[in-house]
Amino acid sequence: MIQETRRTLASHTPVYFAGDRATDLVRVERGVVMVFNLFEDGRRQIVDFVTAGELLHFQFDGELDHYAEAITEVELVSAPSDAALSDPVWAEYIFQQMRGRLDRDRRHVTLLAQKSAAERLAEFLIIVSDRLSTPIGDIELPMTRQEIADYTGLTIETVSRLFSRWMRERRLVVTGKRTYRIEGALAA
Amino acid sequence: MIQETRRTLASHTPVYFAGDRATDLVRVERGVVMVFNLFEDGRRQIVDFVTAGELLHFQFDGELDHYAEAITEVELVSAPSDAALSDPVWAEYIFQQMRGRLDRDRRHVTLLAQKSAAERLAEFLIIVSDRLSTPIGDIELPMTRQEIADYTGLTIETVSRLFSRWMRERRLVVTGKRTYRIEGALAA
DNA sequence: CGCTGCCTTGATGCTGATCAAAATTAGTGG
DNA sequence: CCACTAATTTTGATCAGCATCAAGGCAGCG
Repeated sequence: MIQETRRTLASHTPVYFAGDRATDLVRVERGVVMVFNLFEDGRRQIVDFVTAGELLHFQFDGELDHYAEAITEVELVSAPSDAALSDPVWAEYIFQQMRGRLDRDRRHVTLLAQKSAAERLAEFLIIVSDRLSTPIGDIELPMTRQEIADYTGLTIETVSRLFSRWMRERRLVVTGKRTYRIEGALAA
Repeated sequence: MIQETRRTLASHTPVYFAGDRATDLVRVERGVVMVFNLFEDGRRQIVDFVTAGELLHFQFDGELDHYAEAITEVELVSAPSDAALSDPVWAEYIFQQMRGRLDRDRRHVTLLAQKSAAERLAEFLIIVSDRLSTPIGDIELPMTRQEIADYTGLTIETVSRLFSRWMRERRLVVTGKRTYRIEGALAA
């Protein structure tokens, strides 16, 4: 039997830091956690937004090489890595989660390699729509403009300008506090 | 006992295509294979350069979603995925390989998010140096300028100009047919 | 020796970063 | 509920860096 511990964290609370010992695997039960790296020059690269049912990292021992921080209120479940690895159900789950992360990373690489800022941001919205949003078509954006910028490799000003333009052109419509809907083709 | 099949491919030969059925896992024994995606507009995004001891993909069933092509003469070993997955030694190896790919993808994301072309290309050379090169300090570049461009998200002209500049400034020195050595700081 | 593919170099223009400031939103306490 | 402050977002003006278009050079191979 795996000993799982559960905890709830408020929005914008660190989950762990780079350099922390990786003793436990962490699953997000509710909410969204961002995984990121920090650089000497102060830049922050957001690597992934992790949501319900997904594992935060795949470091089974040694030190963590990245940061994790809640961007909404989150509920987390931790389990000791060594125990999880030897449990067949957990092992299968870990396997599947690693494949999911590989797919998301590939998509992220593709996003970042896009030539224009509009293409990158459009792809970002599609990704978020696929992963974090309601099936009705609304896009939930729990993250700030700065966080979007740090994921897409753009500046906050460029992100803001594109949102403004798309909303002016009615390609993107506000449907709630943090929700939007795509009405037309964005990339243009 | 896992039934492994071995084959040798010439430089610039396709290993598999997107859409192919993923029945086998493929390990590179010798040489370098590039893994990439193609887009409607003709762009090619190179996702990884896979070298000796590494697995090409982690798709255990269904259709492959990317292409693989030898960029040097390569020796490959294939094994049926289902058999490999149930073999404990292979399972452990697959696990470790997935973690390696995750790390490389993260590094690739970091590279692509770099602001300047010089920073991207410098990071690329460091990565290649770490992964494909001799321990003496020489950097082996088995790939073409176009392939470097398609990995770093730059154009071939920009890549060429940076190489020229660095060589003019003696930061980078040619030590062989396809080998270079870094003499100073590149990023500048 | 000439052809083909790859690489280099040059000139120009556009896109998005940067700097700066205004506008809006969120947060706090009375 | 409102006033006040802080944080976030938006908008504007300017400019550098890289993509693009266009030639020319060079190596490999018949």
